[in-house]
Amino acid sequence: MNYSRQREEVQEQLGFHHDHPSADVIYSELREKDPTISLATVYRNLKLLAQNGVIRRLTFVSGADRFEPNINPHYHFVCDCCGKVFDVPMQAAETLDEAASKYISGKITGHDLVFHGICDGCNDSCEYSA
Amino acid sequence: MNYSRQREEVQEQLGFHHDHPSADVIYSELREKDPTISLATVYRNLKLLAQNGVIRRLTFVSGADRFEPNINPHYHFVCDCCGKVFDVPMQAAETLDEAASKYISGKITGHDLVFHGICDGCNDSCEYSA
DNA sequence: TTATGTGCAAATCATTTGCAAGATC
DNA sequence: GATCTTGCAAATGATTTGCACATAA
Repeated sequence: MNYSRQREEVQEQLGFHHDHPSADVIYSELREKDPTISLATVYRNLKLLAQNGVIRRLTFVSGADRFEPNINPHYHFVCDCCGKVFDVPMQAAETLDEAASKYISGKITGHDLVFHGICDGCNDSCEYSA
Repeated sequence: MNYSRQREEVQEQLGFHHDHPSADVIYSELREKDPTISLATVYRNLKLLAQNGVIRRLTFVSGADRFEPNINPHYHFVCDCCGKVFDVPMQAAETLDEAASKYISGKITGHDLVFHGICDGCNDSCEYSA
């Protein structure tokens, strides 16, 4: 990863945020300082920075949204290699909501817990993906 | 919500799955049984069923992916009304990965924990959204 | 017979990619 | 100078919407 002014700007601009902005927000803000930066560059650099572990992309799985018929509260395991999603039939940790409520000034209605890792099918034959 | 054959088909088809399919997968499968069903109908019904709590849509927040500069493991609170994302500075529950490993035949590298609810800004003035 | 749902095509978002020109090493 | 990065525009992918017709209540 060579140096680039634009990449530095993207990283710096994201650093100003505590509110988890989208690529488009970063782009609009940067346009004011650097009127020639392009949206593609912002996307490219956010992706690159996330792949290098410098920033974090928040998403459930990449690509299309997934659906499930089971509406009972339960947890999930996502394979970071193939993207498969598995149910985790462990008992819900009821105490988590209460523990979190001390840090949140709002009403908590529940939580989602998603484990990440590499599934058996993918084994070790898998580089780290976004 | 009136009855519709297509909606019933969508719900039934999703019910066959244990693997959290995307809208497009459901559509392709249904096309074989019902060659005239449209993708828009599948999307409309998945959305409607999820809004009515009959099925579940798995997503972090709807719309564009979000990014954050803080790569230290930490949890999040998502307001289901306005979509805002807040950091939750509570201590990570290390024991969760171990507890989950009993149910997963794969390698767990970590987890994401996302609390849902209504933030102070939105208060109660907010209907349930997708 | 009114409200609701469907199929199709077009529209809208989110994100990526090809390519020629510019920056970095 | 070889390689990496950019900007632009076009391409792709995911999802929604307008509209005329069909179906349910």
